[in-house]
Amino acid sequence: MAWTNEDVARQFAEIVTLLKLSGADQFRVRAYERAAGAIGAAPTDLATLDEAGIAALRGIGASTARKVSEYLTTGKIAMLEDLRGAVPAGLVELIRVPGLGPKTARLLYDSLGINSVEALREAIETERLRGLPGLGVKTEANLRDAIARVGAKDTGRVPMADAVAVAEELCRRLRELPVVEDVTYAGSLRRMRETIGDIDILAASTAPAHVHDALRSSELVTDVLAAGDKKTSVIVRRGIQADLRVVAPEAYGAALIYFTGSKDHNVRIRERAVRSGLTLNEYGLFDKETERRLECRTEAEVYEQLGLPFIPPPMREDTGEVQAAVAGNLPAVVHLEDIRGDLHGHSDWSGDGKATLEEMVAAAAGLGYEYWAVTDHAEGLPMNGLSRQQMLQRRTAIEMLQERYDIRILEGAELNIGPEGDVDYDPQFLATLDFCVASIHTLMTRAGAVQTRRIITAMENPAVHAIGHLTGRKIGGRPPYDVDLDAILDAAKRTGTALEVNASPHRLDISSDMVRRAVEAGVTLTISCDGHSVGDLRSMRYGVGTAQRGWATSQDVLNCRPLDGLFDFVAAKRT
DNA sequence: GCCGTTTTCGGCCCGACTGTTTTCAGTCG
Repeated sequence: MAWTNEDVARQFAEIVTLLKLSGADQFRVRAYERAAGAIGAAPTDLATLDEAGIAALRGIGASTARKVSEYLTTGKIAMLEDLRGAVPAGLVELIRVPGLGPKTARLLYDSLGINSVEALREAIETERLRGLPGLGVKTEANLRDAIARVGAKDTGRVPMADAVAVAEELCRRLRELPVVEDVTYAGSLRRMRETIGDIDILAASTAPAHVHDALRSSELVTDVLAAGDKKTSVIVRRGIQADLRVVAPEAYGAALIYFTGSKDHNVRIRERAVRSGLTLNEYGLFDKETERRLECRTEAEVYEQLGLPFIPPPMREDTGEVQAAVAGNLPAVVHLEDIRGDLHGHSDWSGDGKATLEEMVAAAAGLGYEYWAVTDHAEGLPMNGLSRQQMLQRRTAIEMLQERYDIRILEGAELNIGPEGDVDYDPQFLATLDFCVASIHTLMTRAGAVQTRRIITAMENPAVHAIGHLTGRKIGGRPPYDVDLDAILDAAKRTGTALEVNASPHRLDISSDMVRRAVEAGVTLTISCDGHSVGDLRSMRYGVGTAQRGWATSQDVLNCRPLDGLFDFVAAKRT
């Protein structure tokens, strides 16, 4: 299970923290940092590899492989145990304070014995920090504020869904400035990570001071953290941090790459630039010898100068995309334009739908889709579900609507996966439906093994074409059930059942990591909005982004196929 | 500690901002 890799990665992340606090060589720290990242992103369970296999992973050498092996066999890493003994425990807590790094933490501990945030607060109150080298009145005040922010618990990551609205509002306001030629959000939001640490906004302008002023004086801003000529950092509503960079229009492409990240992806392509005698920064691509700027105004042109194809932002995580691009193997991932329909949506026929069937159909048609499946809740769901009788009434409604719309309305249902993996209605009635999603809506706290068994049983039902929101998670809310993904993927393949990538930004279920494993296993995916309102249908881009992060191509996605291809898939399931 | 179509040793991405400093260290992304 990937759980192994996450567990091992956590051990190495702790080594990184403790090494920093020990004042270790920065390149050695960086090597461990990379190793931790490589372990976390490894596509195969480390427990199934031998030491040589582990060392073959990029960023992991003999020394790290030995430690991984040591951990997997003994449950401990001697080096980590030694580090824990050597580094005072409180220092780890101290460097969680923003602006307080390992050097300062060490200084505080060595000179004043400060070993916790509480001890630091006391030292500030009693003015004991004064007189320490490099720590003045301002630092003292900044630390006091930073501690208050840690206490306010606003330092965590926020769900993408919450950040997008704020980011779009900030962009909209900046776009209104006449001096702004271009503006967009970048960072992890553009890469469509499921949670966001801060909002990064990039603007192109020949009058940067004006743009920075506009942000700093916006009424959305509650606090200004940094105010320079080139960069502004502020706190906006909900305690989210936003960073603004303003560059000249001709630097926009290079700056967009820089500001989109990820950091590791940037390091990777900058290394590649260096090897070609170039240097890449946020102002452009330069010849190292002549310091001449190469002409490239767009991201694609920068990649081209580096001998690489354009790499879609969601793929930029340094999980092998640069190597694949170099080798010419970068998968042509699915794009929003490839989506021909949506296979999971609700109308007000089921209790929780917020729009009429016609409103939903009209909206789907407006998006240019060839088909849209109305998958209202089935009878087993108390309050919301449709009885068989209501389903028949809805069938008549669909037939009448179909006469007035070109988009093909697929008659479907979101079936409930029962305690034993059973689903609603009877087989004869189910056989009359075009497309069915099956999902867990009850008994959500059952153990992973139970959920896995329920889901696999549901997959074996010929009427079930896709499994909806597989792990039941709500980002920032409900945790996922701990399903056995390998067993699920095997069953999906065996039974010809698709796995849904639920595009709701609150769900993104399955996750991009799971998408990547599903793609490697050759399992068919759907990307669906699970829309309960007209507005929900615009969430498709988040599902596509998640699929891109998992390297899925349009070949992997059922709703990229034309209608007859979709019916072929359904027919194959019935036999 | 990792890695190599210039290297198996000697490098390792690049820059902004802040605060405490007469030229830079620490932190962050």
